[in-house]
Amino acid sequence: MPTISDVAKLTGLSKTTISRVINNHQYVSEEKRALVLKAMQELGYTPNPAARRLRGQSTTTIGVIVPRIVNPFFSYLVNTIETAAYEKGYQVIISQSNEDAEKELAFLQLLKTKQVDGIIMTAIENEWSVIEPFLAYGPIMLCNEYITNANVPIVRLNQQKGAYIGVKHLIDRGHHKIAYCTGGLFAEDGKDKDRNHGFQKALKEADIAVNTKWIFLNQYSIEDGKKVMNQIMAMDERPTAIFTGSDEIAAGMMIEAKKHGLKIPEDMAIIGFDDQPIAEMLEPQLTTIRQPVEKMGELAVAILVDMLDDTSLKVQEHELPIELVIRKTT
Amino acid sequence: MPTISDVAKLTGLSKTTISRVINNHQYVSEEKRALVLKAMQELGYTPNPAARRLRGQSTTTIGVIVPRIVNPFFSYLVNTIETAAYEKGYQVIISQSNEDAEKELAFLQLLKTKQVDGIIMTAIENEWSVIEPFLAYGPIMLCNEYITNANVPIVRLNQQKGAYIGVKHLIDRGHHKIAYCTGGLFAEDGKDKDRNHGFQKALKEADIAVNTKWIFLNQYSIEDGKKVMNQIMAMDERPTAIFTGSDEIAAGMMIEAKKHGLKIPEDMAIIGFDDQPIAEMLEPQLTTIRQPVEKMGELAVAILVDMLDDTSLKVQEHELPIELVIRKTT
DNA sequence: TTGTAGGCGTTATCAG
DNA sequence: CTGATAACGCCTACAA
Repeated sequence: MPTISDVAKLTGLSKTTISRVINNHQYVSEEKRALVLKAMQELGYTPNPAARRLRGQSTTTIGVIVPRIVNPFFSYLVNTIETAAYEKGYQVIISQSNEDAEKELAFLQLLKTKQVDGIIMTAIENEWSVIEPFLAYGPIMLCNEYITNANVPIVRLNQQKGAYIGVKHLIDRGHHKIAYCTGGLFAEDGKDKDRNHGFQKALKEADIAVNTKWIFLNQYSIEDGKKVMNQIMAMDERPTAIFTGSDEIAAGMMIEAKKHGLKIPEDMAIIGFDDQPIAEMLEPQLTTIRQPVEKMGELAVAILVDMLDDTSLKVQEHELPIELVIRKTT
Repeated sequence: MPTISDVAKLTGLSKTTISRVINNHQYVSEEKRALVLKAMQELGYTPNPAARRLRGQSTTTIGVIVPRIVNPFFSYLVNTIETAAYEKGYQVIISQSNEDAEKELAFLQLLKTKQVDGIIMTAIENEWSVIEPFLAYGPIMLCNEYITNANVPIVRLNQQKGAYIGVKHLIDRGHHKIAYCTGGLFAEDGKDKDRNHGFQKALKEADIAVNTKWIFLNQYSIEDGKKVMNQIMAMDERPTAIFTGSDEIAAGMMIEAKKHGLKIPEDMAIIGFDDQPIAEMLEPQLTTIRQPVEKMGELAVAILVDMLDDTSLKVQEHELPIELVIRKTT
């Protein structure tokens, strides 16, 4: 690897001048600048980021933590983040937390050790009090995740509204017996609290009581969806509609419902969440809640980069619109 | 950030001793080791990776380049790579090439500048002669990608066999008019050459001539699949079966075929590639080629880490089995 | 078993 | 406009 010294030697100039050219400083004559550029080209010189970091420069790297990259919602989110970051000259380091608090913590070390300039968290596994101290080492922002009173930028979707419009739609279609799948524990302060509130609000407005038998906790995958549908089939009194936490769960339920000979939406209405590509591929096509993933990712990067450029920037919070996409399962 | 000097100061020892403790060197008395460990804990000390890199140490980071992370095949691959790497104490830096040679090149710089110890390429955009020089800076390996005479480890799937068994299956079902979608240009030495050969071999064995009107180039996405189906519908003479390059293309075709009132597989048999989760969700469920993505990712990481540990290791090449999953579209 | 000194590649400071 | 020098945090000969 050629170093700055090699370029200096080749051009007969000092390291300082080379550095000035690299960093586009003023006070370098055009003539020498050209000379340096040519020499760099010739040697195939690339600045050593490790040295720059050590010297206290920015790393032009941002870290992104996601729960599971195979979840299409997050792979699309990562996609936009990565692309937006690249356009701004940043690299992206990705880590999957796999819902593991320790792994999340290990990732935050990157900030402390200046491997990344800032971090975008799309999920949170640790208590906020554990994460907060890392703010001393660089900006952290929340994207798609949401903590009350955390003094960090947040870009998020209105999950409460998402659940509300979904459930309201089912009610408008005449359903009273509505099941509900959640990725959390249906607890008052859990990560699923916003959607829970939306769900409850819609029911309450229609004077429908919550039937706890029809609340399914900790549901995520296609497999989970299949299991839920089998549980429902075994019930004496079945719901006529179900609000799921994701298109994947909905897909699993639909596959299983067909095996049982159920007609959708006549025998069972189903509504997904995310509007992933599969929503259009299912038969019948899935009614679902669309989340503006692209916008969210782009906005997150824009905000983080702004904070990196100007550390005095005040904390912003954005809430992006969310909408119902009506197809054929409701 | 506390540094090694702070620890030295606090313990009253030298930096050298601290370093020895960090790196588990011999010749440190148990007593002092304990003292140092305690001090590190107290200060919340973490070694600065930038400094270590500069000093020429390993970065315990590996780079992975994928074409598009939103492609489930690659997000699953990245998932296993990331998980396997984490277990071995490595971080992963991910980049999407987006089929852009320049972006790929930018990523390879990470190796040159010692930001990553090694690189796993799951796709190649540049000529190999462009990539080869980077081998001087660290190991590069191919995973799912394949170059003849490149003296690097390769973990790959037998794409030729994959296409062969798929097309053969269609022929066995009585089809003679078989269309073919490829992600490449159907050229003799293109990236799609293996599958092309498999396709051609199967046809030849059955004495069927290739109809170039039914060869569709540069196909990738659901949208592409829709377009292809529309092109087929506009033809005077239509194929009765189609071998697609991915489950996504197959999905797009199926969606569109239904709009045209086509029955699958009676009017048109379709076979996918990858066995992604959607294959089971489609209606009817998709016959497809399964690729052992998990094994491939794990193996790639194992090999790369081995090479990192022992630079004299000889180059390995692995070919993983590939199989036909028969469902309802053929 | 422990410590001293020097250097990895870069950039900021200060001096011409 | 240009250059010499110190410093970032760490590791490793070499010395003790």
